[in-house]
Amino acid sequence: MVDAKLDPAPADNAPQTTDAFFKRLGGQAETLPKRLRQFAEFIAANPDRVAVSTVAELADAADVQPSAVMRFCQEMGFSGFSQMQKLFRSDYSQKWPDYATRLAKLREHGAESPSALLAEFVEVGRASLENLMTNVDPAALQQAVDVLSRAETIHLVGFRRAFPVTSYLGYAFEKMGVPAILHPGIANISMTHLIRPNDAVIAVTFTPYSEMTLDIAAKGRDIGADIVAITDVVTSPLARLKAIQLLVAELDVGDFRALSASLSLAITLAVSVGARKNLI
Amino acid sequence: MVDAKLDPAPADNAPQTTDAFFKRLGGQAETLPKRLRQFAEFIAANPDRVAVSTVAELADAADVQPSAVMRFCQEMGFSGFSQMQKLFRSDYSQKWPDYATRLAKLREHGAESPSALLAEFVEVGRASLENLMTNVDPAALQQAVDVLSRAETIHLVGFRRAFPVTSYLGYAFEKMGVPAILHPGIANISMTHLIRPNDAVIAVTFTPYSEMTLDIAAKGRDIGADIVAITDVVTSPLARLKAIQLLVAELDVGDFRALSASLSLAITLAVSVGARKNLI
DNA sequence: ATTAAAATGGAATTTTAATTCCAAAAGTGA
DNA sequence: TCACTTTTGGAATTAAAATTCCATTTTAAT
Repeated sequence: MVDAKLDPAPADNAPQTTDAFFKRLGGQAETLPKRLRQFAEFIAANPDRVAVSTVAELADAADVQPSAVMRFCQEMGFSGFSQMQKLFRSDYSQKWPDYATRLAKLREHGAESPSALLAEFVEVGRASLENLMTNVDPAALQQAVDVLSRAETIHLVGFRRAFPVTSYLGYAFEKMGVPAILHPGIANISMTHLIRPNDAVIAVTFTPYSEMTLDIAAKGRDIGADIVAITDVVTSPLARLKAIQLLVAELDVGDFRALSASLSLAITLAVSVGARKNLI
Repeated sequence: MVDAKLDPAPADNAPQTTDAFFKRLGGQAETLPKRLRQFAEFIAANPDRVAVSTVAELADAADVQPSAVMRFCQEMGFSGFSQMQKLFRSDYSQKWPDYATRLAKLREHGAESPSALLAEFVEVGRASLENLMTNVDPAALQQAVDVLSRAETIHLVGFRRAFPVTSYLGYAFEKMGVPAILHPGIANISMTHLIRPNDAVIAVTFTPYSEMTLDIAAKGRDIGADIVAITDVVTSPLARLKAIQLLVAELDVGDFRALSASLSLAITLAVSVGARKNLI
């Protein structure tokens, strides 16, 4: 016996991408019997349901028997529904590919050209921006702008990888004449004594969270200042502070991230505050 | 006693929306035991996976036991994983509208709202990144990496709106152990005397060009150091210095620009240099 | 109208996944 | 250090879903 494959579908003529699937569906739909055609039309109209439904649910929604769904899947070249669903599920997660491992692999395979790396970073940046749009809560953003507009002075806190964000905020506020202090965080001196009750603090930190940022934010909260947090996940320690949270899911490349989304969010905040104060 | 219910929580206090779920998660994450916290962080970072994965898959991905996943779900108020997944699946279909639709939705929150502005910056950022990909000269990029890899010390020069770029480069180089000096540009003190013939200078400036950046770059050239320029157009004064030019056409929103492209280019440079020196 | 082939619905079976349970390990406070 | 509680990992159990099977109906051809 040359080939001792057991289960996993030997001569597989199943579509490998959803694109291929729909192409095949288009060509074959005409020739399918009634119920199968009926289900095909349902799938064409509701492709998003396949990944998150059971056979029974789909059958029900398309007003067809579960066995018809089975036959349909086989007709399309799959071993069964499970295999087809796997395709739709993987296609979904491909929306945000695993860049971390992809880049790790890239690195292993030796010196890739800088242009290739640039392409990766550009792609990551675009994905981050797209993600930002879907995930930012407009209400929280509005609230953040309200709070910052009311503040006497805005304190900008964020170090290391977050420092580009705070320094850009510092530049923007200074340019518009909004009173703001960029906490430098050098020599481990935290200038918390400058924070007053009517001030606001913009704290920016990502995993691994900077102790000093958390510390200054906490002190600010104690003093009575409002806290606006730009961070990565809800489990961030900043959540404790009853801060207004603006979440940015940005991808890491090793220890580096394309800050595109964070900076876009930050500059939006700054310009909105400036506009509110009629400074621009 | 009217109701002697023990554990299995029929009076359902499960979150009804993913928003509520994440809010609860944020509040509760602190108090969870280790493994449950570990899984909480995984979920916070990969919320999209819940809808399309099995308990075993998630457990595996989060490096946790399936039973821990179960306990987590119950801790969050669900009867079990299935109930929690149902919530995520109902959210799933709403994520499908495409980019254009979401952009429109973000905008319709009112022309002057922060969300609308964010939509602008996101779009501008994406356009800038696209532009970057097509306009960067791969040869120049390669040459820049060569030069920087050979340099004894890399000087980072860029102020005001360019400072986020140089400060991020400073962070990245420091992290990788590449000798680099971030010129602070405060109090108009330029530290040109630190530049030595075998060094390289990364000069970042956009219109209107910063005098100090041009000045330091020129001095560096006189001393004999290599100059890598990140700037916006070929007519930039940095061209005179026979610098290796990396052009970034970044778009503005009002007086501010989404630095997405510049930062992506910068981090690419940094990582490429690190890789060349086998530091990552 | 008759018969063979194709298609269908629904129940029976198999497979896979969710959930519970419990013994072992890790903490905690006296 | 020792009893006591909490947490953990993994096997055992239960529930649910996928898949197959087959009797019945429909369709098409003569």
